Amino acid sequence: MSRLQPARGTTDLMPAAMAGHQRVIGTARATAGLYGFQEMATPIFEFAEVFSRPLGDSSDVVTKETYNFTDRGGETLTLRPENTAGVVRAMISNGLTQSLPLKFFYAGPMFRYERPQKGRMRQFHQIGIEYLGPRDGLADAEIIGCGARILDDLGVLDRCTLHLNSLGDSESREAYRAALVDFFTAHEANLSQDSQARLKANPLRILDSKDAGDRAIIAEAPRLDAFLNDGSRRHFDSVTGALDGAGIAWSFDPLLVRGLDYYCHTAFEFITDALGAQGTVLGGGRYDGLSEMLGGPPVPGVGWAAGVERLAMLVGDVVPAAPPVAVMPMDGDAEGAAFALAETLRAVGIAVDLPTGGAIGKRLKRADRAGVRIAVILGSDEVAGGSAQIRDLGAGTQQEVAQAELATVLHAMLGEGQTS
RNA sequence: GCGGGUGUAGCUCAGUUGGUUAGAGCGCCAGUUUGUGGCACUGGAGGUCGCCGGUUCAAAACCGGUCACUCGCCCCA
Repeated sequence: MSRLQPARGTTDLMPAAMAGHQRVIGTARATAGLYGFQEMATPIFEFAEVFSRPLGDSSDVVTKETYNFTDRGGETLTLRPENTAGVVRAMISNGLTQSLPLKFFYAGPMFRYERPQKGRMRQFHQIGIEYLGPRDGLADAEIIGCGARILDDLGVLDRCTLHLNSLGDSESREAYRAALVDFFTAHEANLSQDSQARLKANPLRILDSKDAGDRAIIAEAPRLDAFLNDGSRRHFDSVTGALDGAGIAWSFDPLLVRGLDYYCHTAFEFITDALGAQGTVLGGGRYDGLSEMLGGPPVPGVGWAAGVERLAMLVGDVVPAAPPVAVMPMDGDAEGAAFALAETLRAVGIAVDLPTGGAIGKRLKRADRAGVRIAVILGSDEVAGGSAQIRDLGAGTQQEVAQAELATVLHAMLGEGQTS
């Protein structure tokens, strides 16, 4: 194997993989548009504080997973590990807090320094939406509905389960956190090492520990829903009520917590068991305090992000589109005429490949395998007579057609809307 | 950061208790077919056996290290 490899945790998106990504992104873009989300993009790197302030010290994403670097001007920059903070920063930077509500869709690469695994890369891609401004639970339900519809459009919803929880407002959360610390401190000696560390850094995270011993203790731990105050409970009820009313299936998961500090109220994940350990395919929640953490005015928001690689794996192989027509000169003498003819066809919207050189048989074979449906063959006889041979590679039939009629005949053979 | 598995041709993989020139299928190239693909047949090209070191008369095989991939932990999309 060559030493010329991509850096660890990165990969080339060759056409077959790219086709899968494009299917995911294209579907998401179209469906998000159906909900009124407009596409935007933020820079791939930001000042480090954009991520370090809101994500919180307890988050592994910031403490050990970010790519940080100093540029020639001495600025400390971070490759974005996620995009919500960047979108909210963009809202503030562009003075859009006067123009609420805002609905954004994005797609692009994210970067986390982690040990690569199935469905986990150091450079990976996310699609996501952010709904900025609304405080009510209907907005939460709407973005969840949008996520569900995208999964459905991709044909993977039936392999996913929607897990839903409420983290409550800061008051509820603090009360719960205190109770949880009390409880787990009493059991500290029996917790796994990882969870003992989490007890100090981020006690909520103990709840989704996979350690068997931890799980036994967790089963006895106080539940978050018992600590929700009236406002938090009302908010959660409005979300679940809206989901039920729209027929969106969900299951209550009191152990679902999010790794990032800025989440409050609604937390949700679409989880599949078809991808091994990385089962979360789309996840998000409400982040009402984020704007203030970044130094902006208080602006509530909800959003989610989904992993393009993970979704593409669920979707399965996607065959990259090949041009349906290949114009082939018999030999070098016909190349000029073939190029001119190909250009004529492209001008009327027919996608055309122009394989030259080598034996005609070889080119026909390649074209057939690549999915080309029709070969237009030009030899010296055809060039002299102003005609072309049209060969249907599926049927094996061939006919001679005047070049002037070629576009019309090809359109008819390919059918409407299938010319590209 | 921690643990397990795997690295042999472009791809998928064989390779016996360590033994002489490392194989197969697919793919690729050429021919049978000098203006035409799929099928068949014939021939051909293609390998630092991931890398470095060690053991041995002898290493693709055994040992150590290293790199990469992979699965899990952690974390998360």
